[in-house]
Amino acid sequence: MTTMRDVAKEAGVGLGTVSRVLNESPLVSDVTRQRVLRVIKELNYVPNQLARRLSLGKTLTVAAVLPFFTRPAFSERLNGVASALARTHYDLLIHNIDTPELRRNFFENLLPHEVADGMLVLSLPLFDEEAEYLLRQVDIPLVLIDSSHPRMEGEVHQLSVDDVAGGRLATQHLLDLGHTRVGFVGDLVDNPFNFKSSRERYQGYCEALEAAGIPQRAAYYAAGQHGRRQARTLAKEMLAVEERPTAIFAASDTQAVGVLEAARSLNLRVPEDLSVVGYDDIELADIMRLTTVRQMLFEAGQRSVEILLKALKDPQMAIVHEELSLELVVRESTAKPGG
Amino acid sequence: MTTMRDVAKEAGVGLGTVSRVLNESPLVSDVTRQRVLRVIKELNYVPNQLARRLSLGKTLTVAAVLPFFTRPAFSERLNGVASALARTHYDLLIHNIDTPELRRNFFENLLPHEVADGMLVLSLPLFDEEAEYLLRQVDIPLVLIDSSHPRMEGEVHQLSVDDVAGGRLATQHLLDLGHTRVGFVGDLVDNPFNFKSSRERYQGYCEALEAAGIPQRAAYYAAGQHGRRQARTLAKEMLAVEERPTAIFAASDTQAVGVLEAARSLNLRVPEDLSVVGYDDIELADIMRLTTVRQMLFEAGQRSVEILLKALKDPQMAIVHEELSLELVVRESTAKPGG
DNA sequence: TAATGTGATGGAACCGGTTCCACCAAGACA
DNA sequence: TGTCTTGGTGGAACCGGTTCCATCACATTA
Repeated sequence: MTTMRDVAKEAGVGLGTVSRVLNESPLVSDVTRQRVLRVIKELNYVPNQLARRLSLGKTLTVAAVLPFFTRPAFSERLNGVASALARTHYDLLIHNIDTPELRRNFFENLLPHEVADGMLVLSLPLFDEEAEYLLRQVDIPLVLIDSSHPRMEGEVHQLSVDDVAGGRLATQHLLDLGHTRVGFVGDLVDNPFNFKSSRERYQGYCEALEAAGIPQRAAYYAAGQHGRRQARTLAKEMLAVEERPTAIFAASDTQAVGVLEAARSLNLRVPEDLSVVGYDDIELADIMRLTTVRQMLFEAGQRSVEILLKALKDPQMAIVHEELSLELVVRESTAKPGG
Repeated sequence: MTTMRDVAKEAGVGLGTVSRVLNESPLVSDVTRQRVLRVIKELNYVPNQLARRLSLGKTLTVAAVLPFFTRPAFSERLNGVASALARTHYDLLIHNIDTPELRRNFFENLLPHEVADGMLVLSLPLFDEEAEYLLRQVDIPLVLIDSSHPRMEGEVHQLSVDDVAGGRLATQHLLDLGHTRVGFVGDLVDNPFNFKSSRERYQGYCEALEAAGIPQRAAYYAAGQHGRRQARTLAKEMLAVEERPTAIFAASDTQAVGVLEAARSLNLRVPEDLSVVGYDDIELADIMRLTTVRQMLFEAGQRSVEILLKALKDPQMAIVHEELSLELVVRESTAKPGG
């Protein structure tokens, strides 16, 4: 492997001069520059990135931390990130967190500045210690996407989602159609990943019911591990009660599909016998003709990179906190009670 | 930032000793080790990865190159890769290639050894120049997954898929059920990404028909850009012909779902009026109760990492070439003609 | 007692870039 | 002619680890 010193010797110049040529410094005479460039070509010299990084103290890499990156809602955000980054000279390093151990390990052992110049935290609602860790230990620009925590308010860049509003939006749609017996299927409130979007969407659901003067019923609430099958089981039970709900709001499209399957297995027609609303608007929602709440997943990923790049250029940059927009997408899984 | 030298000074030992403690060399007395460890904790010292990498001449990173990593079939493989890698101390660097420009750029400008210790190429059938490039320029261990090329035979590690056999498997299933009018919906033969799985699955389809003595019909073949909507359009046309097929084999589950949608829009019942077979067995296939050919996507990702890690440990290792297994999964989208 | 072996240790040299300071020659100016 | 600039240049020092060799204390063996 040829190094800068080889080039310097061969060209009969000093180390600094070669470096200056490579970094396009104006402080090199044209003759010298040409000679150095010729030798570089002759020797097939390519600078060693590792050394460059050590010396500069930069990694030229952006790290993305996120759980379960194969879940469509998460991977779509990641896709936006990758797409925006592809246009730059930054590499993308991925930390997929899908067990509590990996998560702990990540927050205890990683010193991000050695591995990345900037970091994106996606869909990972933070525990208190994690928020503290990020604030205290992480000295590189940071953007949180859908991973808020009270402590981070005004401290780091954020793109946040108002899940309460989303829950209200979905539920209100069902109420507007005339439903009064509305069920909810979501994630466990206590889960090892601290996911709270389901909880907040549920809160929006409660607020909408309350505003409409409709009392909640315990039998209309079901929570389990995230997943289609689990949602199907829960929905089956819920639809077996005496006075079954005529509509169900599921905390994600994946779970909504579970609800659709439950309905099918009970010979309930959708939307005539049961209306179903999901959340996220992943491709599956379109396939299943599911009414849902659309999040701008891909765009959020892109936007987060924009912010990060700006922060990398200008470390003094003012903290950005943007709210991502939501939109109700009405398809064929919802209708008036009875069709 | 505290460095190794700080630790050495504070603990009253030499540089080498600190390094030995960190690397768990047995050549340190217990007393010294304890003292060094205590100082490390006191000073909150964490080794600088960049320096470590430069000094070792390693990047401690594995690069994965793949197209469209949000497509379920691709992301599931990637998931296997990430999961296997999470148990090691290697980082995962992702190069998502979703335009021909990015692809060209990748193969022209990247010098992999500076950015990764090993490289995985997933689902990226190589062009001739690319194969040459990989052979000539890439000096780190390499594993190709579903990305074969004649030139690479016996030269680099490979996990390959026999798409011809898969196509035969799917088609034979339909023939066994008694279908004689079997259509095919797949990708364009000429596509900028050189994807050829669709082409090969089609070849398997042809072979199965031929073996059964059934002539092919031009009206039963349709190809378009990959995607659900495109497949739906193609299938609608195919199902509108005089003597429409009673079964369709689609080159992927995504396309098969497009076929299902086409059937629905034409009021054809599945499987009574039309049998449909997909390919890949992504989650969607289960949701849609689709008969399909299962590839071990996640396992392939994991396996490729295993091979790569072994190759990293032992550069002399013999070239591995494994064939991934296939399996027909029969669900509810196929039946005898007429049900 | 002397020779030999062994485990533990310190630290210089190295990885391959960047940065910064010292220096020089040549032109400007008094 | 002497002094001051200044563009161009060389190379030491540095980034923070790892590696390897020299050294030393102490135990073992002849």
